[in-house]
Amino acid sequence: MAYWLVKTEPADGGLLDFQAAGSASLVWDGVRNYQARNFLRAMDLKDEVLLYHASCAEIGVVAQLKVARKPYPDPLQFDPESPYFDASSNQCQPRWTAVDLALVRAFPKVALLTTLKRTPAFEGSSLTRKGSRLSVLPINKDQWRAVMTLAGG
DNA sequence: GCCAACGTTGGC
DNA sequence: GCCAACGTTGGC
Repeated sequence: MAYWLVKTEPADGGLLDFQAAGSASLVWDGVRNYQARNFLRAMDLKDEVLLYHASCAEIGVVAQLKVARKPYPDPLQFDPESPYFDASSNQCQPRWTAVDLALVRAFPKVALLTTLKRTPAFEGSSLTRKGSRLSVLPINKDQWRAVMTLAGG
């Protein structure tokens, strides 16, 4: 079993979107970075996922998610109308990957980035490193526990 | 709005 | 294959 963290802006696949979906899952698509894609491809149904809000007033981890569907080809790469369309991808060997994620629970508190930066478990993590643009990343058990504590979960 | 970080692109 | 230019991410 592995732990992951996925980043988003609150208005685009944020906590409100998951709460609106209820027990239904949301498609986590549009990832167009090879390192992040490789992490997506490594996701499994048993894995645990943290939801992170970026570029907003309260930057940090807001909820726990689960993997509702194993990695599959991101449909948007084949959609010419989509900004995520990739003309150089093809059906036989799709370049980009999506998963479906569903809300497990919103945390009582936001585990703020400012706090995580002072948390030893996150020292050297690409989450807290300045300028990191990685939007899907693995989390170790210590980091998971630290988030649980800070989030009041 | 600014700007640092950094991935990607394209000329050579 | 190098590297400058460019675009995007994301904290502040």
